[in-house]
Amino acid sequence: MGRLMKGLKEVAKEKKQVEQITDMEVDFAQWYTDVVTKAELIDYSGVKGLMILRPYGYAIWENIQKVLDGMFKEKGHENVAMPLLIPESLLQKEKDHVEGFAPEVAWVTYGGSEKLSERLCIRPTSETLFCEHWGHIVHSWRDLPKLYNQWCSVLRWEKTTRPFLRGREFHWQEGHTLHATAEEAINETMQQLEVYAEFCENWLAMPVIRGRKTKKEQFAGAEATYTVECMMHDKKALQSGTSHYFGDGFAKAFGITFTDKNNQLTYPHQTSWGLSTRIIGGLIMTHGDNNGLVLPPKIAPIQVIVLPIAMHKDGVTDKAWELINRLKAAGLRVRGDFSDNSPGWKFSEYEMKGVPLRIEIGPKDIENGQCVAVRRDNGEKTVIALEELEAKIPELLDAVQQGLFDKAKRNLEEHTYDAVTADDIKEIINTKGGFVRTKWCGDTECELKLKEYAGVSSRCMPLSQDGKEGVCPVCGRSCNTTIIWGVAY
RNA sequence: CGGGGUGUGGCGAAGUUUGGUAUCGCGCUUGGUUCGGGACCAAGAGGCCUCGGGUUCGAAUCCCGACACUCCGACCA
Repeated sequence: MGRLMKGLKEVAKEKKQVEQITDMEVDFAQWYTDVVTKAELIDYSGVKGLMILRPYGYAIWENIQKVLDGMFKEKGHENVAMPLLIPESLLQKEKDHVEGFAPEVAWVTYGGSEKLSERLCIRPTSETLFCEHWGHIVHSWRDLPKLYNQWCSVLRWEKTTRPFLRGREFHWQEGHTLHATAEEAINETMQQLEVYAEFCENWLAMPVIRGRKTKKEQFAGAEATYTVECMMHDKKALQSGTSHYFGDGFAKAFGITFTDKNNQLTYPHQTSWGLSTRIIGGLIMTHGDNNGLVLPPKIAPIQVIVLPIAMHKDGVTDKAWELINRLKAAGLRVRGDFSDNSPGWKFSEYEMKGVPLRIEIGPKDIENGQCVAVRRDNGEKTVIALEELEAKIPELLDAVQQGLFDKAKRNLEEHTYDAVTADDIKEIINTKGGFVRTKWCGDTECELKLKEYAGVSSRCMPLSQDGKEGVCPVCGRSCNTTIIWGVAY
């Protein structure tokens, strides 16, 4: 029996190196769950939808935080920490907002053994808290703008949960800004959308479509919501970051006023923008393969893993350490694995974890003054002369980063289709999947009908519009707005 | 919220139909041999069978209930 199993394993190994992970072609959802757990990103906790972010998963988030935080501060934003709890009366001040969130908030009703006189909601988002605070501190045009951000977790009582993609608790950053004029607030909204787009494309190697959400899809209480949409490996859409323009709606609801330069009492204009750990789910589903996670070098907690081969042989361990130290000195995130697991085990382990580059160093290499580098994204092996280490490794990492972006970009472009009629849309979604680009009359009615008919939701109206005349696939009226439809996470 | 599946050492499972000493593989510990794609030998450790009630001389197994995970759908910024 044991021998038979082993025989089967040998066969399986030929085309697949890590057997613990379900092939994505077989069951994409199971593949995703396998990767998330086998790569040691998360563990489940005792409460549905609340995840334990393990060190390796959290390290990815820390790298994301570090880069984004720097980008925010570059644009003049400051970090703050708002309270965890929101009094019910405060949450209810903005009508659309409370209607949007009320169904999914969790409430604190007791303090110790005493029932609270007013129940407190655990923040699902912090607009109301920022508004109340600004009502206290903003009086003059000189107090503006306020450019705030906070890193925290929020709670939304979702019915269906999936690691990273939809949790009841999730970690994110929420930026909140307050401006003297609508123009300034709109600029801020667009600027932060661009920050997200650049971050996704340049750091996470995830190509995006920048666009505006329809009224149906926009944030509760917003005047306009902008999004960066990405396409996953299974051709479904993931909203990867959003930026909202609020106008002065919240300011009016919360009574925030300031005296402008003309001594007029005025309502300020507001924005908010957020990106969450959901993006890690996006990272997995954009770059991952049947051997596990694949991380873009720029965000990978470990960029290079050095594996000594035949460690017991003289000089191997020392040489491996030498490589590690040299690469560290060159500013790379590098680690070695000197455990007594077999080399094959280690290869699989770091492939599951998505480490972009592996270096093998064994007796034969030492003899020849070289090492072997293996790319995670395409398995390509390169022999590198040891004296060229500091020059070649960063080049390879750049190549992996670029390779991942190009591959994802190709996936996005090859699976975005143009269509005219609702039947076309349905046909494309059912047979090929992906994004379908059409014109749209702007009517929510048509959007709802299409959802009903073809099972798609509007992803966004891309910022880059061709302005050409066309017809709405539902009502047939002529119109010129381009919109993208898809199935979303 | 509807429908399906699952819950047994850390992980994956068998055992449940037909109640009777809790099994197997992986992992873990120790020692030794290995080392270029998940090595091998030997000796060990580890379990409130998800939880709560019931039936029974006796329950992982039968009955009732709860909870959790997971998939599909609905819902969802």
